[in-house]
Amino acid sequence: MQDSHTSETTQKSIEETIVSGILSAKIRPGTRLGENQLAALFGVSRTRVREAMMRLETRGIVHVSPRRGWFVVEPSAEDAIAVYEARRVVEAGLLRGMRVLTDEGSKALDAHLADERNAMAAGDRQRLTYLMGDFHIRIAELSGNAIIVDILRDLTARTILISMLYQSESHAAQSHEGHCRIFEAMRAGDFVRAAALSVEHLDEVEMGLDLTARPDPLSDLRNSLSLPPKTALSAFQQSDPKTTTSKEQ
Amino acid sequence: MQDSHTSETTQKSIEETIVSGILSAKIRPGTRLGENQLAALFGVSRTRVREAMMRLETRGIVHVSPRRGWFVVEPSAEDAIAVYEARRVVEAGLLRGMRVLTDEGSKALDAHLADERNAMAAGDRQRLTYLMGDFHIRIAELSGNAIIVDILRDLTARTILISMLYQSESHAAQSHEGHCRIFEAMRAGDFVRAAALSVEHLDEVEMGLDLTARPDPLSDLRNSLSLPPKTALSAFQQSDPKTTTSKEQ
DNA sequence: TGTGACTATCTTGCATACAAGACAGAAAGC
DNA sequence: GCTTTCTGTCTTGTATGCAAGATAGTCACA
Repeated sequence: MQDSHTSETTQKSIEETIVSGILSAKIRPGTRLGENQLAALFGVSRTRVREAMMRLETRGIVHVSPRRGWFVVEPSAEDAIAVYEARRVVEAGLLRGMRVLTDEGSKALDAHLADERNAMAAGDRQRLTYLMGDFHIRIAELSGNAIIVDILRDLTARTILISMLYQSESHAAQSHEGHCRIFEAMRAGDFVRAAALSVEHLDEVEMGLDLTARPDPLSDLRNSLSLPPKTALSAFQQSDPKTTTSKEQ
Repeated sequence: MQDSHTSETTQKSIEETIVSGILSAKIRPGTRLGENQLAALFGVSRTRVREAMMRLETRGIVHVSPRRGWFVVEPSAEDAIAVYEARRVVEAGLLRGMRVLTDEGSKALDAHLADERNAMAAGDRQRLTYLMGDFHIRIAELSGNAIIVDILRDLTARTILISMLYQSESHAAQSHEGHCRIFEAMRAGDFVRAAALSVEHLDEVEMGLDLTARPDPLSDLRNSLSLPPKTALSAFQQSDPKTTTSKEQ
């Protein structure tokens, strides 16, 4: 029962662990999140697990199938379009409203882009996935507005799930260049252009998806059949570089 | 006291009841939301109430003071600034990205503005508050993007809480005119101008606040002292047919 | 009179028990 | 052989019980 060798994990950590697992593409869409298994993993009772699941559900990251279980969302094609649209709205609105790029901000983005290059060179796909999403969160952080950061973080998590479902090949290099162009415009103080570039960038990524590829082939059926939950959970319990495929965006 | 003739209320309704109570200014910031009281009101156990509270917490509408209770948030001056900024970002981004205003959209907004005028004429302040916030949600609904609608609904709820804290007098007429101008620009197909007007409008409203007025004078103390929870709860227990209908589509 | 400590009560935090439903696999009937 | 039904197991849904902390009121005492 309570062989909780694991944690001491405090309150938020179930939620945060799952989100960051998604952000780094260690947890795939459709992954089953059993209450009992999570409870055992984190050394708490189901109550706390359920609380975390409910929070994640309101953040659009998890959904529940009644009496069947909790699953990481598998966004439909329509969902995917809506998520990208929401990101365009928020990110363009953010950049366009930006007035200055501070020195620290510039340094932070510069360092981030260097990280992207390093991860590309090293072929570290999980880290690359994480960084490609994180770039946009970093920009939000420049605004100092925690509300926008939260919104974009959740949208980014969904974006990554989408790319795992619909993106066949990685376009990391292309994305990186998009990021560089946005940064250039920001550094030049041309935030209107940065906003336009951001929209373009998101369009590019969205266009790189094959939204017809997967009309969601009876996912309910898949969920109940294919998943060995042990595997799914261990995927983010300890990171396994090989088995988890990563897509950028 | 425990006249739980109320409910049959299904799952979501605790959450929705509270949110719509805020949207129509029937629940004030700082209102205590006792788990036991809500459980009695809705005829369920504390478990379900807690779930609703957790969800509302992640939506930024409620917060918990450990072992003291749940309270409707009382946004600080900094929070207020952040909320308005987030709204400018989202709403401007939304309008600027909009391409067409459909006939139904035009009709819906037109009808809404008529509602605003009627409420002003009737002096129905609660309904007016609701409508003033709902205008922006209606615009989001035009986009057909549920994600953006949800984001703006929660931001609007917080906006209303902010106005209850920091806005001494109503500027309904001014707001209404702002809405009309935005609608005009939209109808003319000039969404860039609509976006600019929207930013202006939000600036105006924000400027109408007295953010120094209330440096949050020991809210913890206030919470525990002043509230007769009975009153606060009954404020949204009895539903007022006119003001609560307010459909979601 | 004023101040400090103590206790009674009320609150949430968390775990657990049990109910209800869904699913998988075996058994039975055709 | 194929289909149908039944049953055992596993899952979440919900309520409840108890612990821990916070608050308010009271009482003792200087």
